[in-house]
Amino acid sequence: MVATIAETDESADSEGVIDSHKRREILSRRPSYRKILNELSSDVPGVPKIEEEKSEEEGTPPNIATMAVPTSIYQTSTGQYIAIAQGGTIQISNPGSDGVQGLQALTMTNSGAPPPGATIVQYAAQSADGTQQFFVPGSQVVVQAATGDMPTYQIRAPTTALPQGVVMAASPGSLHSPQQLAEEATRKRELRLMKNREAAKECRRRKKEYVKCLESRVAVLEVQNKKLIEELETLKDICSPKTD
DNA sequence: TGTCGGATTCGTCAGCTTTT
DNA sequence: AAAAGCTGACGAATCCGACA
Repeated sequence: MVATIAETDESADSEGVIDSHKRREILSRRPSYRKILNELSSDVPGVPKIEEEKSEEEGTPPNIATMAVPTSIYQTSTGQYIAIAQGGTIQISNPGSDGVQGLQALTMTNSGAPPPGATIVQYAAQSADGTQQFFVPGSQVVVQAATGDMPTYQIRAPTTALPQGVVMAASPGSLHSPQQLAEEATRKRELRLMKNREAAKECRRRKKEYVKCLESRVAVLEVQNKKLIEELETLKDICSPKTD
């Protein structure tokens, strides 16, 4: 795969920037989902904490086909059961399904032994009609591709033979020419984008988990409310018996 | 079958928070 | 204080159901 990137994003049009600034000034920032959920969990037993990420799953090989043992089970307002298992697997089962039947597993894992400096993101969606997997290698190589008015860069697979004259990953201390500096800046940018990409995925996963926990809380509170109303009615009947 | 509109997903940017 | 991390917002791409 060869993708061409033109360096245009540094010169964002000022009008849009001003608009977004105004918009963001209005917005107030909220604490992270992890923080909110962990605060919730300290208040309410039964609300699981979002665990700190453990690096590389610590000895457990990623086994997508196996069923994770649920550590927390919730029922949503729509009647679905949600099980959050160790390792971050979220399992959703529909009512009426027994055990494994009707169970979906969503797993975000890191590979057990990635190559040095590379991150492998594995997304598996397991359902009745089979399993899909996407592997995203993070060790792509960005090289300066063409000369001209605007520098362009190519993203290449690591196995791709590099064009002549391309210098890979020079350490900052050994940079001399403007071209090397540009390559280093591009490399840093790609690294930053890659990290942010992964962070965004993780953030969205946490957000979904947070929403599910809120839904489960709603379900629990609805049941509690119903019971309290029934109890109140019972007490009313006891305290004021009908005089027929 | 084409298309329209709403929903969802993803990558990116920007700005804030947390960590070092 | 700087670096790293987190997350709301945005736009583009894609999916999917409804409709003519």
